[in-house]
Amino acid sequence: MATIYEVSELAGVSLATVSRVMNNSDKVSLKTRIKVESAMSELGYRPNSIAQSLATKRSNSIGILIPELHGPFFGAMLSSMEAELRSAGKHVIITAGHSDETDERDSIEFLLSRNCDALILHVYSVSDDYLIKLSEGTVPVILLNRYIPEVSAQCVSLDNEYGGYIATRALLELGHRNLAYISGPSWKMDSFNRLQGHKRALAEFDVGFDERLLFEGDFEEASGQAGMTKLLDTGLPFSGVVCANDEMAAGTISVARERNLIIPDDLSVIGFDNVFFTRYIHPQLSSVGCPISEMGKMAARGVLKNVYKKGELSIHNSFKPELILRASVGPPAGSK
Amino acid sequence: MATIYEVSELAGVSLATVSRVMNNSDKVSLKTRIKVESAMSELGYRPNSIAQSLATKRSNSIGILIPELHGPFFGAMLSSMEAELRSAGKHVIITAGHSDETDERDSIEFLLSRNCDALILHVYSVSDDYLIKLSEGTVPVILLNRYIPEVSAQCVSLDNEYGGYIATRALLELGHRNLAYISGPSWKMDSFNRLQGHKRALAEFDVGFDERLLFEGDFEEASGQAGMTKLLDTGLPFSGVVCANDEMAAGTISVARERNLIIPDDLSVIGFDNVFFTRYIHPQLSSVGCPISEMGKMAARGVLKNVYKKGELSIHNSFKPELILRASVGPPAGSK
DNA sequence: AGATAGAATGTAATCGCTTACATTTTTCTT
DNA sequence: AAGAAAAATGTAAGCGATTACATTCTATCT
Repeated sequence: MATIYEVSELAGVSLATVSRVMNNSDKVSLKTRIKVESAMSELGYRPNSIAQSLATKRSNSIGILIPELHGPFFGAMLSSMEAELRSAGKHVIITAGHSDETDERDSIEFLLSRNCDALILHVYSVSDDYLIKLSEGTVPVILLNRYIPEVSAQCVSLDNEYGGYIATRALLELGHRNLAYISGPSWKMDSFNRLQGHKRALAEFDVGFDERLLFEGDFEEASGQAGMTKLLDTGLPFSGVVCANDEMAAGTISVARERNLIIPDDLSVIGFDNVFFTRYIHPQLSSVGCPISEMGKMAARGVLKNVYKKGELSIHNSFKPELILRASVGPPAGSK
Repeated sequence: MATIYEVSELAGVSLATVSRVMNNSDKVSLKTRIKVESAMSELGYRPNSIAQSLATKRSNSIGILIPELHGPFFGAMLSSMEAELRSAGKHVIITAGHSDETDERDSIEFLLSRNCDALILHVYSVSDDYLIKLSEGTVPVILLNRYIPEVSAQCVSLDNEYGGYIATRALLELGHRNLAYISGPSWKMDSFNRLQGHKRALAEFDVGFDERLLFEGDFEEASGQAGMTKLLDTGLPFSGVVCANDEMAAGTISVARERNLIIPDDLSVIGFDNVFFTRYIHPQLSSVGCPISEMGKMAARGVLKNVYKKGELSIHNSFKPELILRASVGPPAGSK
């Protein structure tokens, strides 16, 4: 691969001049610019980005850490981030943290050692303190789906409490009074907050919260099945199940079907995230819609704005979910 | 961030010695190794990977180009590639080509300019010639889901023809004789080959292929709906639909349901890829299973083996799909 | 003890680019 | 047309590592 040196040789100019036309900066006369450019194409020259990075101390790469690379939620998020960053000429280095503290820390170390210009992190297990300390370092950090007051400006987050609230309120408004809840891991802030929202809605309707109708899953489909099975086994009556994400709602529905419960006549089910497969489920799953792509895009913009000084981009970093009603919910049996 | 220079200063040794302990190579006495290591941790030293890359001409990064970042198929593939490469200390730079020639070429250029040590490409639009030429360059290339005889050793591919064949044969064996087919874009080799397999199965059972029962979609759900609508509108009888992927099969099923067709009694439907949401569909979708994760893993291993000389890894690069039968297929009405 | 092989360490060039500063060329003024 | 200002170009010092080669130290042998 040709180097800048060979280009300068062929064009009969100095290294600096070649560099100048590359960074189409400053003052270079049209005549020499043309000379240089034709030398470049003659040699098939392509700048060595590693060398550029070393010289400029800018790698033009953004480190992204998300829990998983697969799954509908992260796929959509990644997709929008990559698109936004790519169109600004930056590239992404992606790693997975698996919601595990060691993996998350390792990944962050890894991204840092890779000289990323900024980090976009969607982490669960690493502590607030760690993140605050990290933010104080030289590499800018954006936190996705996590809110830490001390670094609020760098958080792009969703109002999970409100999401949990509207999901439950929707069922309450339809007349349901006995509701079960399948939660995510309680140590994950998003699932914790969703549950808080659920409780707030119940309180607002003067409905007591029954611990026995709460099951703590892990956001995977299987735990939705396990949860539903357990809930039915309690023998307690309930006419609706609120799930902390769509995967678990899918599991819930599959168990309901096995038990010959008709949805929504015998049981209403609502999920959370509104990922694309909700409409494949039969009956179509109601959910709480999150602007996933929008959030990814905003995280990317945050980076562009802060790191690369693209001042004109407008950003907002607090998102509210919205209710998406489909066939999986209806009034409780005997309510009309 | 501390540099190697400061470490050497603090430890009272030369740059070279520090470098030696970093690459824990060669001969450095235990005594100095300890001196250096403690200097490193005292300074919180982290090697600058950019500088390393420039010096070694190795970026330790693999460029990955896939059609889309979202979607179940690519998510699974990415996930397995990243895991395999990451565990070898390499990292991935991911871009999306959107099955568009310009985007694909740009992405390849981009990855090349990023000094990737190797490329894993899942491309559709770029020509064989271009890829062959690319393979002759200095950067090793692995082609995913594409088979080009001239560079067969670098292809990790799936026998799509066979997949199409077994899907159709399954329906034929159940007694179906009137089958519709919803294809992907005919210019994409994988959809072309799947269709070939379909035709081969028909021929084997002495069933004629009726052009009117062929619809060319684009692998998206909406085109499955459009296709099914069109097929029904022909008024021709058919008791089964073979779809070139699961998304289109999902679309097919949704239209069938609207038209009050019972699956599988009135109509059998089979998809392709066996992505995770097939089991969410009601009735559960039969499909042709591809070892997506395995293929991603093998592509990654191919890189590790060829580029980083990890000789011990075993690799195979030709995969056969397998039939996955679920509730969406059954014998044709009136066949028993 | 002196010679010598082998291990440990150091020196300095190099990777391909950017950029502050110096120098040369061009353009404009009067 | 001379001199000043402005524009274009060149020079050379980094950026932070690696590594061939040179040098120094240590241990062993006679």
